[in-house]
Amino acid sequence: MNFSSIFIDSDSLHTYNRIKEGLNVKDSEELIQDKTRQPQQDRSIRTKEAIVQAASRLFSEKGYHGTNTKQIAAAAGVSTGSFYSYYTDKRAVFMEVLKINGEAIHAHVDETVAKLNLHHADKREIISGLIDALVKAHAPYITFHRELSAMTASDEEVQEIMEIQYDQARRKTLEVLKMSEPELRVRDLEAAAAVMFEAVNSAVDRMVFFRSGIDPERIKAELTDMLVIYAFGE
Amino acid sequence: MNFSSIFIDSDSLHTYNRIKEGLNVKDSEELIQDKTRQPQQDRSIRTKEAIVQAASRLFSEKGYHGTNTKQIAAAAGVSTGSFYSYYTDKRAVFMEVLKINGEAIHAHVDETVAKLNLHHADKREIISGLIDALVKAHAPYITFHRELSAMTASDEEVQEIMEIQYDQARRKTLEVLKMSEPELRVRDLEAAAAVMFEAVNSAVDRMVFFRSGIDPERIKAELTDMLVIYAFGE
Amino acid sequence: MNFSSIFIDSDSLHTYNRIKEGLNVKDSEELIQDKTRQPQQDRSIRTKEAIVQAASRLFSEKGYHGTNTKQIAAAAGVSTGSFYSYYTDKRAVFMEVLKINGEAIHAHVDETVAKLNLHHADKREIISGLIDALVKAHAPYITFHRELSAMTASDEEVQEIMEIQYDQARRKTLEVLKMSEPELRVRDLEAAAAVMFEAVNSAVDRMVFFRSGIDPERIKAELTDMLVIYAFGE
Amino acid sequence: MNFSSIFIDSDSLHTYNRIKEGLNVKDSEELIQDKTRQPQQDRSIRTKEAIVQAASRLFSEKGYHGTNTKQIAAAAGVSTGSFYSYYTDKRAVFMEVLKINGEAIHAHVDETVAKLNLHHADKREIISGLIDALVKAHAPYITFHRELSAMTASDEEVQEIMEIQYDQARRKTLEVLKMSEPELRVRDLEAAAAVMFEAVNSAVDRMVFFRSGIDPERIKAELTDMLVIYAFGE
DNA sequence: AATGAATGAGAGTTCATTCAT
DNA sequence: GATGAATGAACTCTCATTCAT
Repeated sequence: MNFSSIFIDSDSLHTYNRIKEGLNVKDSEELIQDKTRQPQQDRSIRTKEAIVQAASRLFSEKGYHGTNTKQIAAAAGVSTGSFYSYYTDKRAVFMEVLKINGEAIHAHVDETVAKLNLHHADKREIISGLIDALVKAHAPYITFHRELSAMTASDEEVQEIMEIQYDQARRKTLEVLKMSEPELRVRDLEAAAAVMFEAVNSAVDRMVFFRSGIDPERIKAELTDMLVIYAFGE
Repeated sequence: MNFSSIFIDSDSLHTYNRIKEGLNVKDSEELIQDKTRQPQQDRSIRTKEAIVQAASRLFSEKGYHGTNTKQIAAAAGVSTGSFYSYYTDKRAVFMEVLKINGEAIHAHVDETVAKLNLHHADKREIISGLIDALVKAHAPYITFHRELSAMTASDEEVQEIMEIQYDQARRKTLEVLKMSEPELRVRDLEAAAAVMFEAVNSAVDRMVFFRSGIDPERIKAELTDMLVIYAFGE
Repeated sequence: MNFSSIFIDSDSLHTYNRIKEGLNVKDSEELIQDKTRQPQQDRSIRTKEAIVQAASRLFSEKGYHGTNTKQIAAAAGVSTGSFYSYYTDKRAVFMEVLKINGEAIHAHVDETVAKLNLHHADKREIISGLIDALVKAHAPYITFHRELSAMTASDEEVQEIMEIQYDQARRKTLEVLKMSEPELRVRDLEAAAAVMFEAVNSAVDRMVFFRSGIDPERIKAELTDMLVIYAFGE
Repeated sequence: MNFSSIFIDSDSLHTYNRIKEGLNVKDSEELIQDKTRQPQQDRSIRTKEAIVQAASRLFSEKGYHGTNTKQIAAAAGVSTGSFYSYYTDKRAVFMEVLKINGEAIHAHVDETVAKLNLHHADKREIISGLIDALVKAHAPYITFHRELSAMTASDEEVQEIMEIQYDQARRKTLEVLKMSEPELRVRDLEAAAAVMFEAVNSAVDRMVFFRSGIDPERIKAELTDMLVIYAFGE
């Protein structure tokens, strides 16, 4: 398990775009109005992708406030003008990156859950797998999370997106736990899922950034212990 | 246990100032370039306190980037010019607030630990007490944390302060755990302390902001369960 | 008499184009640098007309500065690129609209004058007819005039066009007045024509926009009175 | 009578400021909030005046859209930043200039009316005086009017200010006319005032800019004739 | 010929910081 | 020492115009 791929990879982006296409998500008003460009040509789509990727990377590296639109445009290899034909403003890309990261997380977790199901994994394996999935999934999200939480405080729409994504994550955790329900020892499953999710999430932050000064593997081992013992009484 | 007192209260401030005085902590660089005023008179000290308090409140409410120096000065009841005779720049107040918050946390935790020691508390009580102490201590810090983490990404000095404070917190947690060492069931005490600290910290965030949609008390109950079961095998 | 038809109607446009064709008015510079397309085919002509009409409407509605080329192109059903193969720039369409409006005015006034001549109208009828003609003619021009006058200040060529059109209008007024010359009581016919033209023009502005808060018909009645009494001594 | 002094002179400004002071017009919210600077020091007041004057001149010369904030600031001898501490935006100075011009007009007209009253002037003198007053008063307003009318179309608040000022002007005209009421020959006094006001206003425009190609004095003579004959039957 | 994506200069605006009074 | 006016670099965003396809 490596902690690389901090930001949006091309794969997740393409998936995301395919989904939008399929759903025909062309904000109806944009068809009439003079707002942001709705990519139709191939070139256009590639440009839009270049912008989100550049934005994602820069936001992760230097934070929302430390990044300006000129830099994003330059990093994407386009002009400022182009930036603004694809996104109404800086906040808009930020939110797009947010959403794409969210999608990526869910894809990763779902994948892991599916595999665990197939292999009739034992409890420790399940927890370990979940941690791995969250590590992998949340790596970008967490880096990003730094700015995110800052913005959550001030921006309502960002706050909303975050609530939704958090809820989904908690539900996913709950799902995984229920896979071995008969053996679960917790009293309040819902609260337990929340607590466990947070524990993993924050520990992962330490692991990814090697901030604690302690070897990530040691952290992971104790984290797994904690969750297994708690959830299944060993 | 209530989750009020989000920002620096006058008490912590006075303590902080007394400590600095005692230690003669005059930031070494200030000894050389006498740019910012070194408060000697009472009025001067009160002014400086007014500024940090105003800053602390505003940063918590609107974030670092959402607050400007004019607002801080106004909230503190001084002129912009005065602001700059007490602090070299905006970043400087931010860091002062940071440090004061840190001190406050340690004071709280130390107090709690002392009490627990005295009462020969049982394990569950110890954990519960620790959580309470951290909730109380971290409440302001966490609110603040939002902006903090954002800045941690870009500002090295901020990052350093945070590392130090995190380390202290982890050490304190370790200390508490060691109070009941013979009964501890964990394999890697250091890593365990880190994991537990993070678990509490992040769960507290949810409790304080009531973000999970779940009653804080339920969160706290499960969190306590998790830690007690993990640390002492029930 | 209604005050509708605020902008260029297809009729005036066709007339205008027929005139240009007949006179072989190919703006001399276009003969040298063949930048903008000289519409030869029917489709091309229709496209160009669509553009001026769209421009005329948008300029009237939102002003010159409030309208952008993308909007004009979209409203005309062409691409931005196409816009620029018909007009060198935004200013060029503006001036074309200006000229077309001018032509329309003259056509209207000429028509009225012709009718009056035929019917050997009495003085009051003449003045009243003139006002009607000017109302009808100037209605579109006046709306437009708002932006126009703004540009007159800064753009020399626009200023020139305006002078010319103003002169023509004054001459027309003079002509009408001379129809009943023997009975005219004014001392300085030229200056009188100018004053009367302005009086009508500005009153019409109030009438069309119902700005004075007074019923347009009352305005018109007094205006007619004023002019008749002045010109013919009752 | 000369047609100079196209824009705000220091006198009208000082008057305007004295009035505001007297009325204690300090938008209450600005006392609390962090909005535009409310000049307290002498220097501050002078700066604010410099800005309006510069703005007034530039708007007259190059129109609203042809003038940018940097130019205004430079012309006022201040930095862009200063501009924005006195006015929330470009539109705000525009509106202030508007209002100041309005005040100036009323002051001028009132003065003239007062004088006429005193001298028991004859009818022709009254009309002539009124024209002179309006010429003097409206000179700045009219120049300005070019941009104004353009903005009236799109900006509601500007429109409102204009309506009000127009109303006041019409009322003033009515007042003057009523000074010789017994001899007035018009049927609909209100409408007459409107028509006459417009006639003067627009003729003045021609005079000031010498646009008609006719000597201003000739225009004025005929205008006076027209109004006297109309209002008093000679 | 037509499209619409791309460009980039330039406009408006903010705010940390300095400085005259 | 204190005030608050002044500064100007930096930033976000717009739009007339060009150009690749």
